[in-house]
Order: sequence, then structure tokens, then C-alpha cells
Amino acid sequence: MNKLPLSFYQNPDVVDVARSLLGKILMTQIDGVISGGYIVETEAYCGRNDKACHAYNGKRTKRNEVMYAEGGKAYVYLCYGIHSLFNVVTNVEGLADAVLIRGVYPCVNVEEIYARRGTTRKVKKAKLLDGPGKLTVGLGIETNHSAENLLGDSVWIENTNVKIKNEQMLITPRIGIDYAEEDALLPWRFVVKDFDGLY
DNA sequence: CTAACGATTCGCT
DNA sequence: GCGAATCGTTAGT
Repeated sequence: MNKLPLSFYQNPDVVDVARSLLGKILMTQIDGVISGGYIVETEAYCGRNDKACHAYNGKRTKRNEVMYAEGGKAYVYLCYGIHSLFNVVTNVEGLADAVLIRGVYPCVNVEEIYARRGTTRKVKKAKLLDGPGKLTVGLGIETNHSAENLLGDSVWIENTNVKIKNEQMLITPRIGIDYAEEDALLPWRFVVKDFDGLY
């Protein structure tokens, strides 16, 4: 067990956290069943100057309240009435930043992940959890996990020896946030190129 | 109370 | 590539 410490999440630079999370392992324990995968795609959201962020301009609602807590908590919300999206809350209390996990490469209890996704082994591992709504299904994350402490034993992230170099990263604008006007162009999406080929 | 809207995914063309 | 599915949250009446 090698959980990321609180200090990792309290980094004031959410874009740096999004980049640093690549190659770490997102783990869950659901009803005693453990599963997990390498994080291969992330996006940063900044509360103070980012129109794409749910907490833009100090906006505070019941749903996004946990974004204002100290870093190291989960923020999970329902998108399109269908999909649970998992975020890592970062920065210190009062500064509402978060990293959306958009893609994971299964590595722990892969059989269970296939079962939860309802697919056969014909689907390649790299395609199993390659979307923010897919990885929550595969790892058993639901909206009731929102505000969970990431240092607990339900959802957490483990450090690894995997080091993703800049040239292994694809850096692009974020997906699905056209409404954010000029902020839609910020290069705050990070994807590991061909993670399948690396490990 | 009502209505509009998603930080998406899947299936069909 | 396009459109439907689907419902909690949000803001406004």
C-alpha cells in the first residue's frame, strides 16, 4: 500500500496535479472487492479563473460544495443523467480546484472490471475504461462516493514507479466544454500516448 | 413548481 | 458522423 499523501493533493497548481496523476493507480474497494487501474487521461479545472469549472467565480452549490474542501477528497457527480464522473479535489480549503479522471488502464482485478462493464474479453484492456463515465462503472464508483476522503479505504490513489515523460503525453484542450468560451481553448487535458505499449 | 441542461456513451447509418 | 437516452441539479417563475 502506497497511498498518495495529503501534500500531493494540496498542491496549489491544479494543472501540475493533473499532469502528475498520469501513471498513478486509481484504486477502489467496493463491498470488500478491490480493483484498480493506471490513470492515463486527466483534465484540470480551476475555480478562480476557468469558466468550465463548476466552481467558477466562487459559485457554490450543494453539489459542488466538496470542491471547496481541502484537497484529497472525491467529487463525483451525475452527468447527462446517466454517467458518474470522478474528480480529485485539490488545493487548500476554500480554493475549489479539481482534476477530472477521464481514462484508466485496468491492472488490478481485471476480471471484475470486465464483469462490471458487461463486456467480453474481446474488448481490449486499453479500451475498457477509456472515458470518464466508463471508468466509474468499471471501478464501481458512484455519486454516493462524493466527498469521500482519498486517504480512506474506499477510493484512493497509489504512487508508482511509472514516470510519464512530456514526450509521452498528448496535451490538448478539454473535451465537452464548448460553453466555456475562451477557456475552452486552455491546454489542460493530459493523455498518455500508447500506454498499452509501455506497460 | 417548472424547465433547460449537461466535464458522455452507445448504437445505428 | 449523428441522435437518443435519461435524471439530478440549477436557476428562474
